[in-house]
Amino acid sequence: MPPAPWRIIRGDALTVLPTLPAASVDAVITDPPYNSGGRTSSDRRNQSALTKYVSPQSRHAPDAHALGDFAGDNRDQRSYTAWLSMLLAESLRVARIGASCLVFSDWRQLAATSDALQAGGWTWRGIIPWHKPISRPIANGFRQECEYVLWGSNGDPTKHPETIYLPGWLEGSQPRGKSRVHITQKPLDVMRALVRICPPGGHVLDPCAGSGTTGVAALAEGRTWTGIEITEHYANVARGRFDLGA
Amino acid sequence: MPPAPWRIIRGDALTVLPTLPAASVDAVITDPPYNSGGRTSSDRRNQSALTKYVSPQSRHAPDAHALGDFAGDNRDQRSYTAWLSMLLAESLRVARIGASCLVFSDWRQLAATSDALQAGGWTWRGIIPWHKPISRPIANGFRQECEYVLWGSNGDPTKHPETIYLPGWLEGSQPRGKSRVHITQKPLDVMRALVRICPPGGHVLDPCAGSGTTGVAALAEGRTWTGIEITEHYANVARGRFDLGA
DNA sequence: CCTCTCGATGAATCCATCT
DNA sequence: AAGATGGATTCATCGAGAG
Repeated sequence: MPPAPWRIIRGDALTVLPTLPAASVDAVITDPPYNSGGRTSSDRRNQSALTKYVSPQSRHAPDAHALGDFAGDNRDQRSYTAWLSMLLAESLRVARIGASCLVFSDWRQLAATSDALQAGGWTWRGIIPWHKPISRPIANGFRQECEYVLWGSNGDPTKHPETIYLPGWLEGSQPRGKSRVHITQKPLDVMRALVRICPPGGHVLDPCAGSGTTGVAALAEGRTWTGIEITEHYANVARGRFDLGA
Repeated sequence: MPPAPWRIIRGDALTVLPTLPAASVDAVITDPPYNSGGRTSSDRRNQSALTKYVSPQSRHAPDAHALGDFAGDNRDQRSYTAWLSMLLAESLRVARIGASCLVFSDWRQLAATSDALQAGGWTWRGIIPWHKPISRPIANGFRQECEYVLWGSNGDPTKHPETIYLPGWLEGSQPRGKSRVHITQKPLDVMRALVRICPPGGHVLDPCAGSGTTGVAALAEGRTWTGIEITEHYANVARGRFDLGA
């Protein structure tokens, strides 16, 4: 029997990563909690992600969606850089030479995330903006309608058996309705474009798996996947998405 | 006779800015030399901007455009941060309370530019990606097809008399053919969207004016403009664009 | 089946009020 | 007085339901 194409490990990434074998994955693709949002530094540290990122009318609506909260979104910026640097350094150990690393960030944490990527030992190779057409306007200012994917590599990136050319920007709206299972869920099309940086048949690691969209995308594109997720709730949600698909 | 709606001062920004009166402009919008490009730090420091940013076939074509070189593109990253911090700090002095500052950057210098913006005393407010549809694909990787505009403000941004809502994502190709007068010239539509952050009738300052597209956009949108340009060549090019329009 | 209208929403930000 | 809190604001997009 071949090894399962996907696997979810429930636990803290900084604890689980050291247990994985060195040089065993072909790409690291993850969406860490941004530790941003909120109005004051106190909000960022003390409020839950649900309160920070979901609008009051959604939370209080009669048919409010029952989305779980997520963990690890209460660090100040210095701790965020330190935590993410450690996570990415551990991920580098697990990555093969030539592997790519993709990390999501919002505009506030972009500089800190690029510091962490390089502090973790990855070579910085670029930024892929993700444009979200649904976003609030800002009075007398520029709408904040993008998030950013930072691209790094472990040495020179691996050449694919058949050369591919990937887009330099992505567009997509967050899933709505019953397909929405996470507060900050990424669109499947966006993740499918990103996992293609991993050579076909390769193995993708996501240390902050959430509801597992990276894994769904990886399998859809013919890659295999390991996810690490800290909350029991989302680890179960992710398992459910694969079991349904299988 | 009313004061001229535009003015170009030939000189080094760090020398000229201290001669301008404090709190006299409503927006600072500029595209500094990125000091980026090239694969090695040696390439970045020793090649000319023309060699780094214009492809060999364009430079050597029979009808090669007679683009001037530009100055100040040979700093290493640490010096770039220091230089830009000083330039932006001097610009802050010249800016009124509530003024906005917009600075172009490529992906390599984005973190350094956000550091310089904040070191210069501006409050960081966001990033507006500019998508350039014409760009080179990358084998086995993500195309780099965006540049970035960093947005800062001097305290809380001024409220416009009539509230405006500006886009968080810009699209436009660099001018080609005879309308192209500068190596890194920005599209007029992109600059017109950006100058609207300055309240109508207000005054825009560009300390690295180049061929003066910011000024052309400012006048088109009903703002006035002061540009500072270090090279005699581009100061003259810019003057020519206004004289033609007048 | 396709088009149209209606309504809900967003990793947000602003502002007056309160502690 | 600085920091925390609750409620209001905005529009492009998209899903649902009607015609």
